[in-house]
Parts: sequence; C-alpha cells; structure tokens
Amino acid sequence: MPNPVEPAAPAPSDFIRDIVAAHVAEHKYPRVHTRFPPEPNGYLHIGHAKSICLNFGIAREFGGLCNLRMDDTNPAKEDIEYVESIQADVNWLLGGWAEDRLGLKQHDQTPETKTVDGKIDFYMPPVFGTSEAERKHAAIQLEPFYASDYFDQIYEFAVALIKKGKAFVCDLPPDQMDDYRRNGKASPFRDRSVAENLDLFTRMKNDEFPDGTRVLRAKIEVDAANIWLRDPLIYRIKHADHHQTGGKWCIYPMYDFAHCLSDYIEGITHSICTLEFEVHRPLYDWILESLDLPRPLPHQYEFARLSLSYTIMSKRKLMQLVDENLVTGWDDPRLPTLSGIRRRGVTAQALRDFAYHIGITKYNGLTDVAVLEHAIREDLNQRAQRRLAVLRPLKVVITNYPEGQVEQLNAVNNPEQPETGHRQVPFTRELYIERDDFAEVPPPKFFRLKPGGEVRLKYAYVIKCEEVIKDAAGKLTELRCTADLDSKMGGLTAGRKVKGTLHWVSAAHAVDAEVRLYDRLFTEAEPEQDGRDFKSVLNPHSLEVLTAKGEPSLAEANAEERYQFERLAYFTVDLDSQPSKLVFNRTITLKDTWAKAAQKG
RNA sequence: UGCCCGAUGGUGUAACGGUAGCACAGCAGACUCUGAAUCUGUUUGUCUAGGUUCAAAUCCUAGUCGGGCAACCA
Repeated sequence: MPNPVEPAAPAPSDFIRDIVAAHVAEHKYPRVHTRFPPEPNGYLHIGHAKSICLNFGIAREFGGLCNLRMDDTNPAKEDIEYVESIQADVNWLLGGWAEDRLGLKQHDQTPETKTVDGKIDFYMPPVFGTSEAERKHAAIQLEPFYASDYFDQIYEFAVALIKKGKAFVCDLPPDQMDDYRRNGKASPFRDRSVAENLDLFTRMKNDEFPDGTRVLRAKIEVDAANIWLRDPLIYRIKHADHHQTGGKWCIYPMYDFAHCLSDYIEGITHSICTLEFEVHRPLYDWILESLDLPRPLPHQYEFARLSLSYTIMSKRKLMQLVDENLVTGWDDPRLPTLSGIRRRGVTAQALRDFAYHIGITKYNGLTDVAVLEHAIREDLNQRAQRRLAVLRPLKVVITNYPEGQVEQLNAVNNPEQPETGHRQVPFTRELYIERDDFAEVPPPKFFRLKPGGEVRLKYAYVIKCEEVIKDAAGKLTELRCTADLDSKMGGLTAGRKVKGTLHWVSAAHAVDAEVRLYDRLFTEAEPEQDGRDFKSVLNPHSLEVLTAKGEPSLAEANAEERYQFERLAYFTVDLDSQPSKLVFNRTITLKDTWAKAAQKG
C-alpha cells in the first residue's frame, strides 16, 4: 500500500520547545526525558493526542525519550479496560513516527534503590528503542510504567518527609479540614511529634483505621495565598482493590505527591501538563525540594488543552454518551476518542499533522474543527485509492449500447501516486449514477445531467439524456440515454469538452455495500455554550446508513487501505465488515463547493 | 472573593525592541475525464488607557475581558 513519507513540515517551535532547546544547549540534563501520564479512567481522545504529539515530538526532536505511564493512584475510578485501550491508542499514534522514543519497562521491574549519606534514591530507567519483533525475540515483556509501581517508594518518601518534620497525620473529618484550609487555620494535629506521626502513618498503612478518618498532610504553610500550599493532603485511606496492586494497600498517595515523585523516579526532565495544574507547580517543587534528592529534579511546564468546535472533550461526558447509548461505544466513529477517530478511518499521520498545525500556547482558545478536517483530507487525498461507487442509485440505460456487451475500462487507482497503477472497471448497457447528479429542472450553473443534456461518464463515454422514465406515482425511475461511442479514452471524440463528469457503476456488476455516513455529532460549534446541556444539541443526522452500489473491485477492499469514492468522500472498511457483507465508514466528505453554491441559490 | 494565568484578522498561531507573517475558513479567478486536488489573486488583526524609548504586538503601570484553582479526583 502507498506509504507517503512524512511531509517535510518545518520543525515546530513553541514556548516549551524553546525551553527544552535552551536546556539542551546548556547541557542541563544528560538526556531529555518526557512522559505521557494518563489516568486509566477513560479512553484517550484527540486532546490527549495533542499532548502525546508534544511529549513524543520533543523526545524525537531532541534525541530524548518519553515514558508511557499510567497515573493510577485512585483505584476507585480506574480499570484495566482503560489501560489496555490506552496502550493500543498510543501505539497506533506513535506507529511509523516515534515508537523508538517510547520508554517502557520490563514486567516485574522494580526501581533501583540506593541510600547514600542518608539520602534515599529510587531510579526506574526505561527500556526503549526495541521493536515488537526484537522484544519477542528477546522474550522480554515490556509494558507501560505505572505510578502504582512506586507505591513502596512513595510510601518511603512519605516516611522521610515525616522524619524531617514536614508531614503530619491529621484526624480532622473531611468537611472540617476543608473549612480549616479555606480559612487558613492550622489543624489541631499539626504539631504532633515525629514519633506519633510515624506510628499513626504506619497504622494507617496497616489497616487500623476506616476510610476518611485520617490523612497524611504536608506541613507547609497554613495560610498560604496558594491554596495548594495550605498543608495539602498527600495520603488518604481508601479500602479499594487496585487493578495493579490488588489488595496490598489501603492507603493511596494523592496526585500531587505521587506525580512529582514518579517523575523523579523515572528520571523525567520535563514534566509537561495542562494549564489547570499551574497552581500545583509550587507544591510539585516543594515536595521534591523537601526530600533532599541526589539526582537532578524534574520541572513542570503547562500548556493549554485542546478545545475543538462541534466537539466535547470531557471524559465524563463522553462516558455519558457511551453509557446512555447515544453512541455505539467508546470507538463510535463520531466520537473524538482516538479509537473512534481510528475506526472512522483517520490515519495517525493526519492526527499528527493536525497536532503540529495547532501549536502549543497558554491561551485557551477554540480550534475550528475545519483545521482537523483539512488535515484529514490532505492526508487521505495523498493515500486513498480511488473507486467508483454510487450512494443513491438512479438507473441509466444506454440505448445505443449493445445488450450483453461488457467492456473493461482502465481506471486510475490514485492520481496523486501514479505508481499505484490501474484497475479494470466494467461498463455495460445498464448503469447506476448518483441520484443527485440528475435534475429534471436544473438550477443555474448545474453542469450535471439534465434532459437533453450531456455529461462525461468517468473513464467511459459522453452520454446524452434522451428520456426520463417515471412510475405511475410520478417518481423518477430511470433515464434513457445515448452514448457518443467514439468519446472514450483514445477515441475519435475523446477530447470533447463536456462540463460535467459523473461517477457510475455497471448495474450487473455492482457489489452492494453498507455505507455509514457520519457527520458532526453536534449541531452547535460550542455544544455547552452558556451552560446548555450538550445532549440538547446532538445532531440527529450524525449517522445515516445506506446501501451503496460499488464497482466490483470493492469486494476485495481491505481494512488497511483508504478509499475515495470519487466525487463523494473518503471511506474505510469498518471492523463490522464481512466478505459477505461489506461495511464502509465515511471518514469525511470531499470539499463540495457546488453544494455550497447550490445552497446559496 | 482570594491566588494564578492569558489576550495578535472570523478561528488557531508567528514575529523574542526595528517591514505584523503563516495556516484554516471566506471571497474571486485559472485549470480539470473528481464542482476534488492543484495554481493565482484577495477581504479582515496587535483588548483599552497611560508610561519608557529614536522606535512597542513585544518592556512597565493601571484597567477591561476571558480562563483556571479553592476535591480524601487527576
């Protein structure tokens, strides 16, 4: 199959890459090391793709690495189903681009542990740059990193913090603690002795207390202007089985405590996240700086998350669409999930091009979905095999063409990639054309077929519409046309200039195929504008299912290939497709300036 | 309300004290055996007010508007 090379896009530049470039120039770190740390509590979406392309793009451009890490510190919300889908999505998006930058770890690998001069250190280096085949050959099983891999180490760090007098066990009930924090009041348990804190924290770990009765808090500043510095909670009791560690723990670290330490343990240099974590950065730094760690510390940088018009991105709301069966599942082709986008027929390449085009800033804007659509079309135009298929058939009989005759005509597979060659398309007396390509009363500038008018049938003849046949109800059933039999490629009148060219299929040879015509899921650019319920603006026409007539070669269509049904849209084989029942998803329509002109009238 | 962050055409971005550029969208045209693609042209912009400077999108101050945070979520 054609495999267009990565377009020679200029290396992107943005404020984060500028920082990394400066660090590289001054040799601040031995190696640039980023990470992509999703929580396995939902499916990845196109917003995550922006982050993946940033983190792996940086690794790629600066000769570094990027770890895939499950940020799994809240077993109540997480599930193994999500860790599996995340791995699949990341592998797909990285394929042919940055898989050699992906940092993974061996199964059962544990952090290297050292204590030097009373300083504790844990380090978990990645395995990287191995292909699937190499891994199989070496019989090593690689998997993502997990924050839960470090629960022992993170626990040790918490103990270290207690010993330094920088953390304490707090017995305040949740609502009271919130109240104290809001008002900048010190917890009455703030000044417990190190020994008592150590004892209590150990007993928390040993399952002596029920959920919610005690927490471990960092001892920073009771009335700091930044609320995240007001003695934040770093460990809570939660009696829940964890998808990775099972029943081993009944206490789990909070995000703020686990994240910076996971970054440190993995040797991350640039910890890139979205803007809402900006106010957490002082806490990120405080924890690492308080622990007296021997290796270089990671630093956090924030960028604006992606918002797309006609799209919702919140995991919770996507889950709602799935749970309420408003879509068919997480991989519904109308969803902005990576699995949905993939099923729709969008390539990883197109998504990466999109990610590069939108840039990285700290401004919370709304990206026009047209930018995405443009990236998809550009990619598919290069790679898609052209085919003839009719979505809404209208029968045409060529009255001067011999009955029973079959001509095999040469059709170009992809004019953008001439080396993909040709295929044969059968032409006969009875054909189907697109219903929309005929108008009994043509609007102005209509240069498709009309009574008495002429059009070119692609790769075949110029035909003239002689007669319009209707049934008793007055419904159009058939067109009777004559062909200029000298007008096909190489013929005497092949050079005739006819304004319109139509796609068609031979009625006798056509294969039936289910086509799923997807459109935007919402009718409004901002589904949640002014607090309106996004479900109130669902597009009732986001999916239309038809049975199309396709040229015979479509029977051999395969899932890896992309197709353009000429003059209509790009399609891909759906995973529901069977040899006995073909199913195609419409990825995206071709640009249609005629539709726009016709609408304007 | 407090704290933090941001603001460049319709949208997204670049310009790092010295000619406001690019992409998408729009519009007009050329070409076309895809009303696609391709090509050409083109409309539209530095939030406001002060200040610094020979010179400000850029630096400073204030304001306006927008976003985020104030979970035993991440």
